[in-house]
Amino acid sequence: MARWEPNAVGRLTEAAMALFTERGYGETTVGDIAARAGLGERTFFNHFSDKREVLFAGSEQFVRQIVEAVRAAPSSAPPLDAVLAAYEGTSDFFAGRRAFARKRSALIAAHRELQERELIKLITLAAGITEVLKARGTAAAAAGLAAEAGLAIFRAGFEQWLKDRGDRSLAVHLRAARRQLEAVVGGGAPGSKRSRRRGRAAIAD
Amino acid sequence: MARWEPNAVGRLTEAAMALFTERGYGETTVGDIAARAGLGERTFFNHFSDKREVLFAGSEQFVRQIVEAVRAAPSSAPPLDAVLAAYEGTSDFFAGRRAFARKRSALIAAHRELQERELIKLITLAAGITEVLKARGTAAAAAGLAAEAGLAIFRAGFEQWLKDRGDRSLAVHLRAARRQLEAVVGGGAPGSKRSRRRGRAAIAD
DNA sequence: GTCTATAGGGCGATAGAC
DNA sequence: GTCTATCGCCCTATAGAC
Repeated sequence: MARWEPNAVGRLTEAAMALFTERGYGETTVGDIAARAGLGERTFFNHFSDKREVLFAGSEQFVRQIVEAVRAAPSSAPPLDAVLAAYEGTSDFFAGRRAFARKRSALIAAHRELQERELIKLITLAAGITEVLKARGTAAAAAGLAAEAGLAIFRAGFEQWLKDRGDRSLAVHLRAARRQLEAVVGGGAPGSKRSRRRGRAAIAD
Repeated sequence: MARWEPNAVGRLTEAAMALFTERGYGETTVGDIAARAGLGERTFFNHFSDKREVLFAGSEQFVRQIVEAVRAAPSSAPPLDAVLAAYEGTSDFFAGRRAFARKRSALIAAHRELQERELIKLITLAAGITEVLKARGTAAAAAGLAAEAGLAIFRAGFEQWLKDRGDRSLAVHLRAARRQLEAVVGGGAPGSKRSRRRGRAAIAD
């Protein structure tokens, strides 16, 4: 029998998800999490900078993947296309994880502290994307807006993907969300007659 | 001399801003803030649910104002127009507070914990706007995207307004940001030739 | 790993305002 | 008297320092 069971981070993460689900975030102490993972409280803080981070450490890989994908996009692609292609590239990754993603999202949605952490992770991602877009030659303001528009599309598309009772991919929902954003942003052009609904933007629920 | 000096909340807020600026957020304890305001530490928590909230409690009024303005918008207005008109309605309010807004923004930008709180306030605002838009008859997905697009525009426009060395109003910067978002979102339409830059979207720095 | 300061909640006492 | 702001002392958990 090994002195240390392997995969401390994984065990801590699993323990945290289970406990947060069972009794709630505020009712779970770091000590509880560590104990269920068979570790000491102090060890928890060796792996995670704070209690919230146990649910978000894994997302750093996601962030890197997205940023690199944007950097790798052909320089001819308009900024928003580059961003959305990067998000669509995660579709396969998420395909087999819908149940897990649902659980995690529900957990985050239920706890304000966790929402705060999620939001700052997403904004940090957007900031990273903005930098890459600027490096590709996009003007600063446009880069920032493309990154935030992409984020809005990702959030909307991801949410729809979570809700989807069928098995349409994340990519499909992202494209639908993009069309909806185009309709919303383009719909109120200067002096327009307000195109009520141009084409089928939505996927039926 | 009165037993209680008036305006405890105002004094606590002022003390907190001063101390956060002088020594930083992490180096300031709640006790420090309370002491500078001439109050006990426990009293601080009677007024603010946590340490961060001292910088954000005032923004609740802002949120209400925006949400009500969206609700009051003519039902004929497209959702994004309704949202942006609401934001533009705060232009006068901010006009005389640019110096304060700069200080506060710098403080928030410098401290991750404060950014987290700001982001969740903004997302809560977006959620409120989404609800009002839905009540006005906008489809759920479109309402959410209009609220988030509006938020992206507000963030970009507000940032430009802060940076502006002249005295152009927030409303002007919001309109510019909207044009930039239109260019970014509309620019990559299905099979388009990618209109590089249609018209003057940006304000010169 | 141990030790400690701070966040932040609960409760009750007090001292004003009315 | 009531109502409410303030404060004191209890506590635990977080998170950083050593």
